[in-house]
Amino acid sequence: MKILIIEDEIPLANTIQALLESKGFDVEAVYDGETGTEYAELGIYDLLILDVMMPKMDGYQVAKTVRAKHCSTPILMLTAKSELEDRIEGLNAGADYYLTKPFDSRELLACINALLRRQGGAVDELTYGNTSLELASGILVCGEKQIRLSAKEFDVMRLLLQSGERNLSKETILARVWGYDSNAVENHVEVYVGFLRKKLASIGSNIRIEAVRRLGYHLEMDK
Amino acid sequence: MKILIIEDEIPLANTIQALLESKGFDVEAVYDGETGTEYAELGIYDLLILDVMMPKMDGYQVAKTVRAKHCSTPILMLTAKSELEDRIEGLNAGADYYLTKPFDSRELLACINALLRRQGGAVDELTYGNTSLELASGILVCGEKQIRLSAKEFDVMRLLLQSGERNLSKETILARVWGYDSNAVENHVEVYVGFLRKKLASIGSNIRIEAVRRLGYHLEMDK
DNA sequence: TTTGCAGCTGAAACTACGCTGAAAAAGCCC
DNA sequence: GGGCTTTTTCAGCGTAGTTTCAGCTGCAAA
Repeated sequence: MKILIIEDEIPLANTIQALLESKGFDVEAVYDGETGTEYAELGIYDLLILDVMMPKMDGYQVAKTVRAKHCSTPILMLTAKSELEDRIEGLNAGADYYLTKPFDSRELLACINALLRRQGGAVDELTYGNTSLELASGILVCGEKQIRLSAKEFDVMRLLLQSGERNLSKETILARVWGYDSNAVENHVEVYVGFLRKKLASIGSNIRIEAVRRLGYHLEMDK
Repeated sequence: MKILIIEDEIPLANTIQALLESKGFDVEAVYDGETGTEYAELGIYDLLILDVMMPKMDGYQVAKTVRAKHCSTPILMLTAKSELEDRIEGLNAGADYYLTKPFDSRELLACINALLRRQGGAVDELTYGNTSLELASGILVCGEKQIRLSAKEFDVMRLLLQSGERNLSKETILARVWGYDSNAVENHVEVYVGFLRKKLASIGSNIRIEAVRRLGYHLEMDK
């Protein structure tokens, strides 16, 4: 689970980063709105934590810009302003939750879990058709049969299960599994889709990974 | 958009119901947790608005029960309790947002929009007559029937839908689909219009692609 | 009625995308 | 290091998608 923190108060950013890393999240932090926007638009994060009060580009602008680019990563807004108008502005700008500083670390974690749960992040398995992926063990289960996935197979399968029938481009899969700066090529995705199809068939799953030319992959179930 | 309100204070429930109906939502209200659970488990709602303090079965229990049944409808929790511990308990029980009474109607609407935005999938599509083109998947839908378009078919169809009854010259279509400097010829457009007419007919669309001599193509609908 | 032109169509040729199997390279653990 | 799994690389195949083309249709002007 990759989380991006956009927060200009560096000590606070560090505290949050440490807290989340201790819970096993993969965290990056940037310290101004413009850099934050760039990073967020890569579309590789599962959650953005966004401060409202920042110099140059504030949190509302970041949220609006990111949403305007059709990036739907959940946004948790963080702020010292507790005024009603601010909360409304934040939510309308595209935030999914609004938390007022100072906040309790347990509340932050509860929010994050609530947001990630929607993404399929805080649950322990993802299910589609007659098949589930156990997130803790990386095992794919269909009825009595099960099979273990390798790390990359797991990442690709998780993305596909999270998107369901919505198309995922090879580019997106590459960015989120191999990293946007890796030198992996689209054939990697094809090869892994091949691996997954074999494993799905071997346990009798009714999940089909469908390719749509030029648009990428999505799931469908047989019958 | 169907919303279920579970709230034992009937006047408040009525107020919320009226507010949401005035915004065009389809709203039902029930007045205790048990009935609420039953209704919610039908899985037909796009959002639950859930009071915490209710006799017999409180909001936490409702949320937990509903989530235990693998029902993933977003839950907005509403309560007079503003204590930290309560917020955490609510989120951990499966709520997606926690709003403290008394709340402002604009804030309630902003929350609801934030929750539904995530849910909605915001399928953008172009529609004409009884037929829509889903832009994300490149699928042409008419009632129950649907058919996938290839990349070029999609580009041409999108242009036609955007122009509707206005004429599009073949040159314009060539320039916008094949590119200004490509060596494609007008027959390409004719061939693709042919493909599209076949596909439109195969799903029973009432869209006709009309040719106007020397002027190009536009859409009309049968009736 | 004829002629010419714009648009239509089916078939064939060509192209590129996605799929695959095999093998090399990189990790990993004993 | 040696034996295993995982990941990467690559060349070749099949097919959906695209282009080409020749011949057909039907309208409209002469």
